[in-house]
Amino acid sequence: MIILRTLSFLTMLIESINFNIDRDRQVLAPHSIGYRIKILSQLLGRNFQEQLEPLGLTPFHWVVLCCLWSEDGLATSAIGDKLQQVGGTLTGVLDRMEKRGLIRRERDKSDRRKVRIWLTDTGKELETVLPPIALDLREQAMAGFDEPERKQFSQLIDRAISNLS
Amino acid sequence: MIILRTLSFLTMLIESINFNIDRDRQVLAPHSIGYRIKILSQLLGRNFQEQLEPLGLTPFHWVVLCCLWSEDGLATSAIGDKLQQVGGTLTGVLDRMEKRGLIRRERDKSDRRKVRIWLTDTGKELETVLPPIALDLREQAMAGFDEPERKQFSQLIDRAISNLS
DNA sequence: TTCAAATAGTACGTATGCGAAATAAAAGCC
DNA sequence: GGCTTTTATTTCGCATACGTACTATTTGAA
Repeated sequence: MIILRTLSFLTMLIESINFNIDRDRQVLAPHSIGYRIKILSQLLGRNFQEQLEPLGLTPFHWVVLCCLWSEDGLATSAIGDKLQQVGGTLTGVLDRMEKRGLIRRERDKSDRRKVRIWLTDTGKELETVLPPIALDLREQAMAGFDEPERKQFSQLIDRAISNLS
Repeated sequence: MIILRTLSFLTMLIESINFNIDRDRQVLAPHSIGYRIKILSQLLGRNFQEQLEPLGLTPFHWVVLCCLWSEDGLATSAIGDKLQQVGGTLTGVLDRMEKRGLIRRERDKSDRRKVRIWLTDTGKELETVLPPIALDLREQAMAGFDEPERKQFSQLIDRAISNLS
């Protein structure tokens, strides 16, 4: 009887240890889901940066250009809304994009608080160059994903974003 | 006959436009999968930062502490490997963690190139405080996800990471 | 109409993040 | 043993990212 009780106790102990190891792996970095999402985001960023560097561009330049290709002359705040980025971040990026000759700043005539951002010819021409690079990167990241998996991945990401917004 | 041909042409035109719109939404930020992953990562970071700020900590402090809780006295490079972060990034973080009194640096006796990182008592004590905060955040992000969805989300993230590593 | 509140943008300080160069120590090779 | 190569870490310059504070402008309410 004592032996049985000891065995039972040991079994419980081992189960408890395994349970804690599993729980820790799920919550604690670097195995937590949150940290792995961050790593995925970082890997995409590093890879994209590498491709854009020869062109003198950064991933942030790309996303601002995307906004302007779909609608030129957006205000700084409108770009911030689309990209879900705070204004302070954008100012520096727009500074560098202006210096790089991608965009042009212009005060709105009717509301002089606003600064409208316009593409230069250089900025417009990149629309034929950059999308294929982005497409390649997406294909690399999603290699081996079939269509239902891609759709589900996309939907799960959107649901998580929505949970946190 | 001419009318039929015209209708057919118009239908093709509309389909072609819709196709391009769909393709652009998939590739171009801010609707691209890559940018949405980045946004999810940023939202998690902002939210976590907000919770940690009253404690004088940052999300990066958290992930370094996680490594040290599971194995104290790791070398800087070992932490970098676990977290997939480059050395240059870690130096600054460890500087601030040392100043904050969370860790202690010590040259390895047998290999004086290595710097071993040891938890202080303050760093050890946080193991009872921080994991519940991280758990809450994960639950918030995955609210409404059933168990199969969580598992699939986790696996899809790992496959994408693996594709890019 | 005048002044308080709201809005748009910039400036600043701090904390990641990266790549490249510099430094120091250990390992390997002859 | 001396010399090159490799490894571990730091330093530096640049580019995000965030919150706060500040300026300029516009709107709205008394």
